[in-house]
Amino acid sequence: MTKTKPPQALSAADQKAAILREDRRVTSYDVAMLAGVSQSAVSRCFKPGASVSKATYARVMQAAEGLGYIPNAAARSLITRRSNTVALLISNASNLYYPEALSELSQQITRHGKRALLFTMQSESDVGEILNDVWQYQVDGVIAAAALSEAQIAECERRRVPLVVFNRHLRDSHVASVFCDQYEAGRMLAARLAAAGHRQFGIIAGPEESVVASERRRGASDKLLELGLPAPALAYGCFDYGSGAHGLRQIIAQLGRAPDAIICGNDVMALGCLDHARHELRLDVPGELSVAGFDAVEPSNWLSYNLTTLRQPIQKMALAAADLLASLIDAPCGGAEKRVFAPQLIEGATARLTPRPTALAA
Amino acid sequence: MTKTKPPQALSAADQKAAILREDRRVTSYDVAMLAGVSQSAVSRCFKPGASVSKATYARVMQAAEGLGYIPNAAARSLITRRSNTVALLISNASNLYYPEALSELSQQITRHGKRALLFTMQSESDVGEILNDVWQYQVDGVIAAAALSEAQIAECERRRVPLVVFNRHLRDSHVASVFCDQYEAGRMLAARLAAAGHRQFGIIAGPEESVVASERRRGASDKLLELGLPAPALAYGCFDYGSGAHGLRQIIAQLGRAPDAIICGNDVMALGCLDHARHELRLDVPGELSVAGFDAVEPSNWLSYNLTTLRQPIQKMALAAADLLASLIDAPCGGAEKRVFAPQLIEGATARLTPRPTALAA
DNA sequence: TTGTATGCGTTATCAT
DNA sequence: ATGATAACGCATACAA
Repeated sequence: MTKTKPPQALSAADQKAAILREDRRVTSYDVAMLAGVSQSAVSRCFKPGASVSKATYARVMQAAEGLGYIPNAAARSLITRRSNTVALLISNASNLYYPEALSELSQQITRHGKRALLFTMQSESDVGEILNDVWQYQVDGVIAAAALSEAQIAECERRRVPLVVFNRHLRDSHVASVFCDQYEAGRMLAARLAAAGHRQFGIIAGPEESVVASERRRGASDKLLELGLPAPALAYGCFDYGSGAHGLRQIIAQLGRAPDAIICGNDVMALGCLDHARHELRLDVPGELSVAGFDAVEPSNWLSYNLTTLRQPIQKMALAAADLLASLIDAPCGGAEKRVFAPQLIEGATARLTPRPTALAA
Repeated sequence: MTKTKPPQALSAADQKAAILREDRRVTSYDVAMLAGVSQSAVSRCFKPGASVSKATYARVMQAAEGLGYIPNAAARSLITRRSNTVALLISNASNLYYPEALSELSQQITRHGKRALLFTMQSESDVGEILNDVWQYQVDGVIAAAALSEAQIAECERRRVPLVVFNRHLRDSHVASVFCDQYEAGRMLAARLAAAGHRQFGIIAGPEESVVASERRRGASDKLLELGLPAPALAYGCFDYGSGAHGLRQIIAQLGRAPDAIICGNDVMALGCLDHARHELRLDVPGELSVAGFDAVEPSNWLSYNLTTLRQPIQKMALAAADLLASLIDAPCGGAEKRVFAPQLIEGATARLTPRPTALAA
């Protein structure tokens, strides 16, 4: 009969027996047994910077390799209180801009040795229900590309889950956040277009419940008001291509004619507006009508468009968000740092950005 | 002195003490204490379909509510061997097509009560390293929008992690998968264009390491060969906009003139090719040159383009993938079901799809 | 450096 | 229907 520990047992046989016979997954105990060390020794081998002798490390690693052992994150997180997981809250991608953000954020989160757990939602108003799902996963932190209410932010704090708000400026609350100043961006675009001599504006704003959309709209409106220009014609869309054409028609109906310039709440609507103007209304853009958007999504740069738009430095923002969250995770005491990025004007060729030569000059 | 359990103690005080005093997170024990039941009773209340009396259920839930208790998924998964998590392997989104797939897949995974853990990679060849990360998270399953090697598939099996391959047809292996037949799609497109009288073709294929890209290319090439048409001029791109222009230039250089039709490995390259042809080479598309792509990404449908392309039913595919994985998770015995979807031709207006009126007809 | 023993928070098994 | 108790797989304090 084989005793429990025959000194010269075939380790290969042991291993095969352990792994093949049972349905069980291999644990650190299995590795320990095979390597002839204690379970804690195995554990230490997988903890960077733990004190293990070279010899045991080698034997443990060999055994682990042989068994295909990988530490169980669930068990580990139970004791370390770290899941190496970050919740990524993001509203659905009809925007064509979120995919880029999503990809960048995922990338950056990975750089910090964590993985993104994806929580997509149809509308930003679904955040509430989503959050309840988030908690049980014991994420180390949350990056929210959505507007949270004060109560929701408070709950994050209460649960001691670090939170970084991405691309949303929650003015009054002191939560960590990374964003472009959309209000300022709206002002900037309006100012630039006004300086070029445009007087009658149209604005195709994004959905009313979107903070980004309303900031952009407010910024533009306020600036135009300050400059003493006529009130802009206003239409609302839902950030999609079709909204651009629809918004343009509404604005023309309101004014009885095409405006001098149209500011769209994002690029996709701007492209829709542009195409409708050019291909269906036969308007000369930018000769008769200037069109501008926000985001500098990839297609805005294509030869057929070359859209005038404001770029957000998404990559830098994603980097900042991940870094900020990581620092918050490491030192939960950290204050509510806000990192503001400046949008960059892409001049493009769909808006006239210099004054027309005047008749006087002739 | 207060005893351990004073019958008429202030439950509110107890609760505050428990939650405020310590840094600890609230556990089912806390809830049990507050509700005056055993911990296992609490556990049962959070398990759908367990046998609990209405009375205790109510008291437990009230206590849980008061404490903000949420079951800890890590602890749960340790014993249930379910993390309610699915790994989503996806190569980076320069493709402009993956974002849609990603969003849909996430959506559908959620429908099954699970969440997507995101593993993005720069290139499909990174799958190997990524997989090692995947295992430790104890995911319930894997959806891979990338090509896996036989060894990698075998490892999934060995670890008993259900796997569904998305949008990749691994011909020889019997792994569960959901895909369009890209080879057939390539043939279909080539056949249709050839029937319209195009003779000299150019192909701007996607990256050589992409299975999808090479299937499309092979399909088109094979069909042209079968039809006895001249060998197509071939260029390779990396699925991005710039590759379209670059590929077109290469092909023209090879042939000494523009081909009759160009088949591009995806829409983004097709749009790049189209724009280059129209705006820089001043070619009439589809008068002098037909251009077609694959995927029917959103911009392909915009007024400026109206691209001839083949649509993949991504939503249906995502639904199928999630369902398939879910069934595999519930019944690991399941065979390697494959679900093939047919691409749908979007006729568009960038390729001539009917024969030219012949001189004879005049 | 190494091994022993304990606990993380839950579910599951078994009595009652 | 309910409560005691034993896992689940790992990390850590402590003793050696």
